[in-house]
Amino acid sequence: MSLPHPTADQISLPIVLAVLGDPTRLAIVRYLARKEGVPMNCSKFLDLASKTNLSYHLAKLREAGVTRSEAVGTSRLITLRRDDLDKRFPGLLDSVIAAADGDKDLPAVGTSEMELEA
Amino acid sequence: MSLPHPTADQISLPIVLAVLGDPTRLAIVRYLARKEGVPMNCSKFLDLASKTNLSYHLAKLREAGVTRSEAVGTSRLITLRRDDLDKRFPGLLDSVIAAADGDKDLPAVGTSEMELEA
DNA sequence: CCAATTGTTCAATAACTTTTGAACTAAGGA
DNA sequence: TCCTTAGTTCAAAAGTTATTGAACAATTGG
Repeated sequence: MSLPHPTADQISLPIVLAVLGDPTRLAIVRYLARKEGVPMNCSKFLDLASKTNLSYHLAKLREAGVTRSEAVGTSRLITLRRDDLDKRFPGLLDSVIAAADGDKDLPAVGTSEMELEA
Repeated sequence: MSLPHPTADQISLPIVLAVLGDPTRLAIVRYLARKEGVPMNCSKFLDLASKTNLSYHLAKLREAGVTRSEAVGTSRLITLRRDDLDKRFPGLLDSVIAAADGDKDLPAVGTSEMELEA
């Protein structure tokens, strides 16, 4: 790790909901869920927002306890904190992601790319 | 009815999440879920916020499609749109409410009153 | 009709959130 | 060492949301 993360029991429901209530951040979370196990670096999300703005949104996700970011060299490896979220708020993440997948108007990462296999 | 409500398919996930990501509104929704079937009027929520502020939050909930408000006399009968929410976002409302019920730091309506039976 | 009750609207303000660009740091490769 | 890559930080600007009080409207009971 390296950057400040809340512990599992510090994760707050209203903060998580508010953080997921932003289309850019929801797109990031959906992508992380779709590629679960494959740690991402920020460049994956550059089609959603500018580099600076991504830094802001990724910090929000991290501070809310939704993602974990660890510094590796000059990159950040970003993962979903699914274990902690599922323990704390059972079923929430799955229902949010399922709902987002059903909404074709939401922004999404890499919908045009040929990356059906990670 | 009387006030503007979105139709079920106009309900937007990020807007619902953002609206539920406010502790006052989350408390309202929890109370409506707990008293499901019993239409509420605004006065029930006066321990959460001022009358004016409640009017604001209840309008947000209504505009997001989370609640339905109908004018009856000088009151508003407020109900949860559980049917529409469950159809649109299966499991979401239940997991949010369950998560909120598990968090003792969240504001809540009528926790001190003897109203175990409606 | 009058007064009380219920809730809304409006304008102001306060408080946040999002977005931006420029400057920066830190690591890794040539 | 110098350059590039990856991402952060900062301050400013823009936009949005929350909170307040005063004034308003509509319904109901006396």
